[in-house]
Amino acid sequence: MVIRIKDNSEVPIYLQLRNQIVAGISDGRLQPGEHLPPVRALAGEIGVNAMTVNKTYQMLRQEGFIEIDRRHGARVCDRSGAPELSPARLEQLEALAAEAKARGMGREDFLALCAKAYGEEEGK
Amino acid sequence: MVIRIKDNSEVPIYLQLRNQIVAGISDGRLQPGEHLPPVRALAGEIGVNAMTVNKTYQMLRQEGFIEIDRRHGARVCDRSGAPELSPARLEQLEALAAEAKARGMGREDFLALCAKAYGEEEGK
DNA sequence: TTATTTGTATTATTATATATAATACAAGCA
DNA sequence: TGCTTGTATTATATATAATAATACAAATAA
Repeated sequence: MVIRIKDNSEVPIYLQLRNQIVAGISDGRLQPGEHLPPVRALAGEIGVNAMTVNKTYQMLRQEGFIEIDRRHGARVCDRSGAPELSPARLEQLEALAAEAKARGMGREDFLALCAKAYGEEEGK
Repeated sequence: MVIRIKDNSEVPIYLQLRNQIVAGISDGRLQPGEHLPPVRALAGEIGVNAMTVNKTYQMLRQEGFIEIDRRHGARVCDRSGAPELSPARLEQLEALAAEAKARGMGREDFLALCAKAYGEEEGK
């Protein structure tokens, strides 16, 4: 999977990396059970420190996206339980909606943006 | 307008404050032309440093939500131009949608969350 | 005119977050 | 036995976040 890090972004590297891996899971480029590259390999590939990649993996693990152990490395989890967003993510979504509304954007236009962001529903 | 700052939040104070003011504009508690409190007054009210509030005001000004000058203080702008979200916000929305999708959430469920976050369409 | 209020600039200090670097180690595997 | 795995450690550098104490220019109110 191709990773691209913006060096001048306000988003920290470990978060950019996390977001792109989540995006990979969302669109099927990363399948449940599939292995992520070793921290050193991925760090070398994208030109960052290994501990930065490790931080990303720890975050993904804590969020339930991947499992990690020393034998197999890191691999994408099977989805379990009802799909839901964390309270922090919902708060983020509410802040986004409020901003759209504050800028005068109507409900339909906002939902159109959300639908576009979600993209096509491949798979299930 | 009532402001409430979470002292233990991961979201910086100046951002919490910014988000709540944007929320106030979005739901009509803050009307175009209305004045925000002076930085010192608001800082005292919520128990933070005046420069922190100033940072919030600067951010809101740069985002086009308020106007500031030394005579009148800070006041909410009239909306001008077509409503739209910045590229950074759209990127944030895409990351949120990707996360929902990665967790197995279907398009309709995600859009239902977005609709709920937007809330009722009072006013226009 | 004088005093006050406005946002803002300055300087200093503290704490935390981010990122890199160089190692080192335990555990599992070839 | 080596190699690879994630991880822990220590150090350093930079940036961000927040507070504190002043100070100043400009405009308003007394």
